[in-house]
Amino acid sequence: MAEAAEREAKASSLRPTSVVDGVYDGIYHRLMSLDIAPGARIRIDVLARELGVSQTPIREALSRLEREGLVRKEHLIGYSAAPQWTRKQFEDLYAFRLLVEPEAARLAVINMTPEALAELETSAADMGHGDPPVDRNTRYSRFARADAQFHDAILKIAGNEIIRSTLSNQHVHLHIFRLMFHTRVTQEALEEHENLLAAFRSGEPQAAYDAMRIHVERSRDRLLSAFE
Amino acid sequence: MAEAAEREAKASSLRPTSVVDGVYDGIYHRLMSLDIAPGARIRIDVLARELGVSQTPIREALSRLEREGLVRKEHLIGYSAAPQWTRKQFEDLYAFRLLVEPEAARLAVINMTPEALAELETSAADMGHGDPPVDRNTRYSRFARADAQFHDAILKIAGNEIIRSTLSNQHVHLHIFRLMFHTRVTQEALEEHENLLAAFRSGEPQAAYDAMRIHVERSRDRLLSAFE
DNA sequence: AAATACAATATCGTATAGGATCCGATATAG
DNA sequence: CTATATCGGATCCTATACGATATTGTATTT
Repeated sequence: MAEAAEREAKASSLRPTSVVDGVYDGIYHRLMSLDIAPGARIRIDVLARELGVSQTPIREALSRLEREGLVRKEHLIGYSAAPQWTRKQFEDLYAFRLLVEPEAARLAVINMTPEALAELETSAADMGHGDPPVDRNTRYSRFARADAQFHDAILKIAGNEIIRSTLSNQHVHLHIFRLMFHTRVTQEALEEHENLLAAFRSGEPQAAYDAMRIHVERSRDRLLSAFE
Repeated sequence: MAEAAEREAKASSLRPTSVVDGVYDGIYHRLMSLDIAPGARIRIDVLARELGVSQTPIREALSRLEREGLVRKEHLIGYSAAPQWTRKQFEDLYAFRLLVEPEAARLAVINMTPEALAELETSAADMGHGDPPVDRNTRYSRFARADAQFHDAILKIAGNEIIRSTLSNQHVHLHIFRLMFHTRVTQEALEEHENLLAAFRSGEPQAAYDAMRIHVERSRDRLLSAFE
């Protein structure tokens, strides 16, 4: 039984990690992988049985996800996965990104250190390692995750934690992934990331600003086809 | 007493509002009014007794508040109110506001309608009605709430819901209120709001942009004294 | 006298049970 | 044949109980 194994692990390794975190990650992964489709209902007891835990941590994890906009809750009806992005939501988010991310890139150049640049290079390099023969789902998923990590690394260097957490809470990469799922993944982003890195190496704030603006704009235009 | 009225309403009108929402508002109000001081521990069972409900809704409300950054949670230790803003957090947030809010004001002018402008005028007028002889706490609280509503109205007109929810989640007015509590409240903001309205009436996007930039900058400079 | 070890208490985290509400199916009336 | 009302099942929401862990106070030892 799952509970036995769970209890066994907890007793042996005595790690102080909470069950809620694990549940959160599990649901997040199911949303990301479209195992839970956009708009689909999420039944608490079903999840509790499948994950082998009680309903309380499920409820708490869903509450966090609701606050992040990934699931919706209707009182006395239940939870459901957030619907697919509308075109307006998409455009609003990209307008927001264009407002914030180029400036963050500019700040990142100003605060750049050799170590930070090196870390950024490795982060970008991780996206190149395709490991192609995996299935399509995990391949896209890995791409989205690496892209998110790259952008987050830039924001971390920029130093403004408010901006960083704000963008992190938007879960851009998850929504993009849900849009991209039935489309073909493009490798153009890799090239644009390379342009970004070049700007960071040059140490010119305005160059980074422009490179990021172009990158976000092109990302927007690429994904816009999903709404036709 | 508020709790009695709460229970009365629940028993008589049997409205389908959830207990969690009421608990959330209650805790929020206690944080706002400094009844729960920054950094103070928040004991679940104490709250459950005081609010007359079980621990489960308390837990869920605290989970939402944690996601909004208003309370912190340490595993196997408990919840506590978020500490007072550090100077860095303050500066980061105002840098973010300066990045976003002037642009939002510009957008608001572009999308402005006569009805929206009228609504904005009344919202601004609400801040003038001092009703002075109330105690200091509720007076500041009302000021902060009206200010938040005014800014939110502008963002609503601007039309970008991502930006709106993002700023709303920062709970700027609550944190400002916690800073202002031991300071004197200034009426300069009213004058700046009037300048903003003038810009909105003029219909010139750039004027609104500049007015909002000046307003946010001055707000920052006024509050900066709290860190000395 | 100070520091460490141990024990007791308090609090958190999780699980389970019961009450209330909503959704869907069936039967009946028009 | 359609529409409405009623009944049953399922699900959510709340409450309570139990086990695990951290904190605190006391006693003992150096």
